[in-house]
Amino acid sequence: MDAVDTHILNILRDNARISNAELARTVGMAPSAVLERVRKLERKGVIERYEARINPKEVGLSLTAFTFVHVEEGVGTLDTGQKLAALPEVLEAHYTAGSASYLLKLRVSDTEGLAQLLQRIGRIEGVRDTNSTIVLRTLKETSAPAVVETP
Amino acid sequence: MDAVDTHILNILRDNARISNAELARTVGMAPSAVLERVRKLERKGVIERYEARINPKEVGLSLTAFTFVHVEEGVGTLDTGQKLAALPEVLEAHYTAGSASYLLKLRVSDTEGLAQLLQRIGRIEGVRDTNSTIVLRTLKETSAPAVVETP
DNA sequence: CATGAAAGTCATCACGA
DNA sequence: TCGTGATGACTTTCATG
Repeated sequence: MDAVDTHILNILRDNARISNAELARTVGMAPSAVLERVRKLERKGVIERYEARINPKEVGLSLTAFTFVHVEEGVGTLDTGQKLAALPEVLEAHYTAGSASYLLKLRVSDTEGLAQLLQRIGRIEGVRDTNSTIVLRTLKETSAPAVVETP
Repeated sequence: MDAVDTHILNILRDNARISNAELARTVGMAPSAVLERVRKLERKGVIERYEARINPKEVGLSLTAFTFVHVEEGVGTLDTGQKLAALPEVLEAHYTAGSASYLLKLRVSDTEGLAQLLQRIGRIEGVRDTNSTIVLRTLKETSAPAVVETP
């Protein structure tokens, strides 16, 4: 992980569909050398995947919410998390510190969709209660900050 | 937005670096036609951008936290949000319902990094207090669910 | 690790249906 | 909107510094 690698990461982070040739020109190296670095970053798991960001409103998902899910502590806690994560409306599922809880990021069509989803969540085994925060406006939404060299 | 468009979106959502030729083969159309559809989806803003997902731990960001920031209500509320969103450690900034607050998704190196960031946040004009939840384990982290046809 | 050459593949455009 | 065909650019591999 040298300066060239971080440069490559920062470019791909913002523009995953750039051609390898242009990427090479930008970092000032031969395309073959750059391709090898990218492959290595992929193999090492530094680059997890390439994804297109889709405007949620354009595909009928106008409502974003964050929901804390309080689960009964014990053996089944992780199972409950897996079931929560398996729901398509759940974009993110984090197991958090504090009283055995999950924090979910949800995307649904509207408040009616949220109500139905919360009902479904409430019926999952191990779920005690939920506490939702509705997003009124999103000011920033990225997946990673600029990469800095880490020796 | 027909079935072909949603098919294209679902493919690019999971693999933004697929070649247009292969994309065309997958959806069963000529490359030129598919390219035109993709360009149109980009122009309409349905596809916002293409990004590489970088493993945060591999670049020295091992700690994820969600932080509610309580701000003083009034004229400067939005300004405060902009300042919060401008911090590189802030991956997401959402203005939420409930007592004038922002919800931030943060990524830092460790608890020391979090402490320093919270101090910086606390000094931003208009910020009253913060309330953080630390992520112990992330079970799922995507940017969008499978796209379904929306007429 | 990087380069440069070579072969196959692809992006892109004009045109006709 | 779509498919075809042409062309220049690109990807990918490999032999070699």
